[in-house]
Amino acid sequence: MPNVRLSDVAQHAGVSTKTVSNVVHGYVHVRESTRAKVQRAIDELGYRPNLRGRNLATGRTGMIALAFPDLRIPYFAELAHVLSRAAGERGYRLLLEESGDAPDVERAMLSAQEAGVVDGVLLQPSWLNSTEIAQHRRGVPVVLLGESAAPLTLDHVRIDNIAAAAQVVEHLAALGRRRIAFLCAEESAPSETSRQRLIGYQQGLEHCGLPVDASLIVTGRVADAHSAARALGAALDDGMAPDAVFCRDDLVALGALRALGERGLRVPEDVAVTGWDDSTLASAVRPSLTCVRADEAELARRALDLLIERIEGFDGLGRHEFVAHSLVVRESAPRPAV
Amino acid sequence: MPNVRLSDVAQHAGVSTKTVSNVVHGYVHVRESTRAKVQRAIDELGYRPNLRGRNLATGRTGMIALAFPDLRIPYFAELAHVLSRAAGERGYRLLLEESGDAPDVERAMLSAQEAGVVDGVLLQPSWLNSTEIAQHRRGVPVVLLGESAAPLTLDHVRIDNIAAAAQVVEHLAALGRRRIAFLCAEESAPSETSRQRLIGYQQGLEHCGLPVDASLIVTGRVADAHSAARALGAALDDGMAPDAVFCRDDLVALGALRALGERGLRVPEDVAVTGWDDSTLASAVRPSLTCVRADEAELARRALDLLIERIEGFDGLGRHEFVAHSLVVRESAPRPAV
DNA sequence: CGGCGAACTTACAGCGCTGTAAATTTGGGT
DNA sequence: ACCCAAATTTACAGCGCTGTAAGTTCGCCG
Repeated sequence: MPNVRLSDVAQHAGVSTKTVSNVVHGYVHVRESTRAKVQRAIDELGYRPNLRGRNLATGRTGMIALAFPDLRIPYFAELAHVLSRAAGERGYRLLLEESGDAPDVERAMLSAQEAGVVDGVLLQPSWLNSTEIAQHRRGVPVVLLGESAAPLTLDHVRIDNIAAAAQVVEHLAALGRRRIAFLCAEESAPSETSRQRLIGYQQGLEHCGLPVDASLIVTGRVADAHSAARALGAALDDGMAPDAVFCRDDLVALGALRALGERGLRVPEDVAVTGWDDSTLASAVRPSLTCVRADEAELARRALDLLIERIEGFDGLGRHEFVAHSLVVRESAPRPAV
Repeated sequence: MPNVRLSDVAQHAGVSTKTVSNVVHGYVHVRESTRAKVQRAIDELGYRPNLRGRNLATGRTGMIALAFPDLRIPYFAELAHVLSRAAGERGYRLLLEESGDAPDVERAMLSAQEAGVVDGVLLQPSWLNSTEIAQHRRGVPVVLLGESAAPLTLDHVRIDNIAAAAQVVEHLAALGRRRIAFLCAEESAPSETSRQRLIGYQQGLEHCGLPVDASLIVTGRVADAHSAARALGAALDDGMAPDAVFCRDDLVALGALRALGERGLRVPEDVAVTGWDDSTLASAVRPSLTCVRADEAELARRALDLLIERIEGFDGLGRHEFVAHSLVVRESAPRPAV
């Protein structure tokens, strides 16, 4: 069945294609009788607008790309979920793009590559640094997410990692913990995420009058429970004796639980543990994880609003916004007894 | 920077637009000198093909939609990840669509709605039944994934749930377990997934000569660790005393671990537990989960191959394929001592 | 040296829709 | 009846690219 086109409807209804287009779009200046006639033709023929044609004519696709490291990391899956819904409410669809192990993907998102496919890009950079991002500027509208330092020229939405990390440390200190380990900082070239959480970690310690002890910083690969477990395990076997472990994210915290459990250390009695992200597993594992939670709904809202403003022509300097976060207290680092 | 068009390149190089198009596509019959000349023009002008135009002209978008229930369920995130890579290798991009709580999304995917946006649809139905799916047939090319019974007319790729479930039971029986509980079957209108795993569960029991005891079937909401924990907890408190729990998926298994742990039951000493999907958490959690693992890479490969054949014109009856699966043995239900 | 098929190139007509600007109709006055 | 602005409707020119069919050019045989 040859697809029904606008012109078919026009012919069937005895009007011009433009009038049909006007009806489809609910344009005001169409006589009621005409509208009805056209509508009937549309229904009879089962017409559906072809988005490709529309896109070509308008220069818009109604799609927004979301580029992030890896769908398999629970936080990103949840972020994608929330953004996808929010985008839908605004009449856009989300095209997911995993940058995975290739910086090229991020570069491609920023270049004009994507022009013609998406109207804008939400980018959570994991490879590119601020300078590189700033340079690739001449492409589609972009809003940055996450912790990496953003160039002044681009919009950026994130939570205050430093404050949140400090808050975590203060919570642990309030529990009476004095030897708070940090798991894991990348060995070399720590990501901006780790860097900021480390800064907050240190601020928190100082604020609570606790000593900053470099031997409590465990290095290792990130976002992988197994390597985190190995890293912490090695440190423990090496004699490190923390009474709390600040984990850079939930997956790492999962690894920490394992490493601690295997050595007979109880959580939270012997060692408190905190995660970060509040992914599904944070509340499901045992003990459930105390962790930092970003207000993802608001993050999605702000990021999309900024991006859509750009898509619609705004061309000012970058806006840099913080979004609320909270500390979700659970079993792995409970509320201090009063 | 007014976007560079094919015609600009053509003019710059002093050839026709079609020749430029031919060069871009690596068409064979282009003289080497011409090709070089055009290539130089492309580079100098920084030309990038506009996909919209191309799509309109060819009637292809190079996009495939993947519709599934929820990105936040680890299995689907991983499936999306694998399919996304596989699609990329075949020159397609994946557009994710969560059907979430609305059957309408699934219906929309099958209708012509999507025509013009994607070339084909991979659908993991969770709401529509076979009949309904069969009726909506006249849309984009479709390949079905997952357990729901598929109409004869559509392609379908899945693992053999019944065999896999039986295998799980046999493994548990080999461990000497005799009272194997099933967690969770939906209260009313069990999903096809639960139904098949239940059938396999029963087959496995019968095959091992174990009695089928309906009181060992725990009902509850699915794919949610908390409700699974509650459901199993209630059953345990009610006097059910299983020595193994067959969980319909990893998240449910996580809930089972919690419910058992809270009641002082050790896994696997007192009660063995199995999951299903082998999501990241299966190996990260403690004890790590023995579970069924689909060969996702092959699943992705087959599903895409079938879909692309359809996109390229194949119009035969539905092909129904099984993909390999395996039992990953871990701590929660270890290999039997020999 | 004419003739020929193969190797290259190109003109042109859309793909399906929308923006612009111009044409037509309508509804009130006068 | 006649004129004018407002309300409707339409013709037309693309958006950027590709398929088709129709040239051109080239190398080589007889």
